[in-house]
Amino acid sequence: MTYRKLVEEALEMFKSIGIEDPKLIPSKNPVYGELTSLVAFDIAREMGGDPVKIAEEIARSLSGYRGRIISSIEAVSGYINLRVDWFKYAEEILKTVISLGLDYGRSSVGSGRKIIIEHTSVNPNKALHVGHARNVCLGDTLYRLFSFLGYDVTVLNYIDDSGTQMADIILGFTELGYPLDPGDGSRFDVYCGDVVYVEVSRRIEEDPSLDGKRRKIAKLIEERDEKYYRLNREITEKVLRDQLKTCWRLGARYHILNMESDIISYDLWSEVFEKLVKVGAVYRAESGLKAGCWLLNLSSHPILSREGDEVLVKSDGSTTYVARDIAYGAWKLRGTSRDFKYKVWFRDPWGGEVLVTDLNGDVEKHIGEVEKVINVIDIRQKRPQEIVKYALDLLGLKSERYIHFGYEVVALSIMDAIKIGYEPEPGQEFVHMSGRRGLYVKADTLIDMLKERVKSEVRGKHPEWIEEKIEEVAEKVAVGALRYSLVKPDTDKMIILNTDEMLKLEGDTGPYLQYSYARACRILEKSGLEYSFKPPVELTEEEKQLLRRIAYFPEVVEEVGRSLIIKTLPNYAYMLASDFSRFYEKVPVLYSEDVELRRFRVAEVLAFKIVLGNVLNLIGVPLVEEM
RNA sequence: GGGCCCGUAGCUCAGCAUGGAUAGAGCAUCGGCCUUCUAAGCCGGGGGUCGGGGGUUCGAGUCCCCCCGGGCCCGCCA
Repeated sequence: MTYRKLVEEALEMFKSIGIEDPKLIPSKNPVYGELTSLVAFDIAREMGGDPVKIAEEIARSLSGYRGRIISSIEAVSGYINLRVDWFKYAEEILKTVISLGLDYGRSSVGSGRKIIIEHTSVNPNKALHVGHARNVCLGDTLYRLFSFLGYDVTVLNYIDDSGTQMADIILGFTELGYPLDPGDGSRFDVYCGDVVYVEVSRRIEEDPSLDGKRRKIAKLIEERDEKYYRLNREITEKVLRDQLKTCWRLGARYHILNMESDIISYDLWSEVFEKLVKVGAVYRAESGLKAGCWLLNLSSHPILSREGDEVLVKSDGSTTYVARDIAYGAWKLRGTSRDFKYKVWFRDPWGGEVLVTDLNGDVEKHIGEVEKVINVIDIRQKRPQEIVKYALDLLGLKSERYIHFGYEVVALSIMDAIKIGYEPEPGQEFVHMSGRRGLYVKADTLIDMLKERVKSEVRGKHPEWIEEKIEEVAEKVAVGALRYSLVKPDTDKMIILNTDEMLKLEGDTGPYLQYSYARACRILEKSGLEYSFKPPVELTEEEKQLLRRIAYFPEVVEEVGRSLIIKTLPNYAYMLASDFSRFYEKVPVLYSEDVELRRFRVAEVLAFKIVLGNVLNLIGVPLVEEM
């Protein structure tokens, strides 16, 4: 790695004069060189004195140091700036990147270690909307990231096939006359969500007697009543197959689909419950509103205690969602003696096996001890997730490994809400999506809209292209645009979906990244790939900036692995692409007069293509060689 | 009432985790650049009390406290 090599050299240099931690940062401005040490300020604080003088003194005592890449040391008002010999540094960077190729930035920090990532987990009664897509894109990016860091990652998708939402649509099919076949060829998940679920929800609101029927159905499903359980499973699988089409379209991969009904069937709960009783974490309420319920004692929790204890087992003996999630969480941390059995349901588009839990399954898969369990669940579930974590701790499991990766929801801009029939309150700026009320924009709908927009752009630009090629490119650009826009914002910030805004393909967008990638591809294609690592005597600022950014990539990857601040990746990708755009405008490659120079610049373009490709792979923005 | 999150340019947001040199982008707006490697691009202009106030520090958009504004969560739902 390259920036890191520079840092290592600098560390060694400082060490030679007895400074162990020189507090190195990449210089904020190229005029200050490549690396800056802030150590003079620290020394001034600890031992007194003037940081300006201390820095000068340090620079002086380092002046005799003969580095390989570092060429000069200069103290400026307390900062110690290190410059490099670009002739050597540039060669080093290009050699490293081009020889490692797809592995540049890859790390072995995770080798031999395991991680579970659970994401998506959409109730199997509807098609995915854009809010779900945010979950999918974040979760899948985590999967790609940790795989790149060398971890053995297992991706789970939790299928809640036994909640009231399923009972809603079953009620529609069995009692309210909705046919199982939509009849108009529409996708089954879309039909269930857009038609059956929305209409049944409305009818239940109008006719409260239906609520009782729904409850009865929910119970029948949970008790594995022959007719209802089978119908439920059939619908679940049908919807799930369609949902996965959307997920795959977004480029997301899964290894295991965990059916909630199977978590119940395997009775993971009873074992967990016994343990909770044994450690005195739960108790049965004998009186009051919650008489007959088993509750988790939260009284010693610093914050959760203020909101009272949590019901785990209802007075009718059934478990709550939190209880089932505790059981499931315990399973993830190997806190249960039982394990699931699976069947191979099918293969994903990349040829990977997708397992689904199955009581009579013939596949055994033991994930083993994991270093982390990352659960991608929207922020509204923060409290229940804290309760689950707390319970896992009480069970004696390594609950610090259980991570709730929370993110804010996607809401509809008022404009978009009005388009689908919503009547806004005065002053209202957004509307929360609601499956029940039909207030949402489906992920596929948005991708299709983007795709149409892209198609018209491509047609205008490449009138000679055949339809298949236009189709292929448009799909990739549309998916790239959506993935980028969902992964780029801070996870703590709500995304207010504005489809008009979203359809713009300029500026800080996925297509911009794909475009700069495509431009690089064209140069390389025409270059005959004749490149060399021998730099010219003088590099342009644009070249230095591009190389500097390229050299920093491995730091970004590891940093995100530590911080889980995913947006750092798209931010980096955008800055890298911007650096390349400026390079592209100012620095002729194929038209450079000197053959050696041309070859060197081809290497620069190749290195850029590799790094941008690698980071786009991490965030799941498809690579496009021509657009 | 309790807990958590957000507030940076007209709009959307980076920068905050790990405090450092003149606060950066995109959109919008105004003005330039295509007979040269893809103009989905590049360059330039205008536009900022970093919500407000205190504090810590040589140094605060970044850390701490208080306040204001907005959002979310507190069910025998999931």
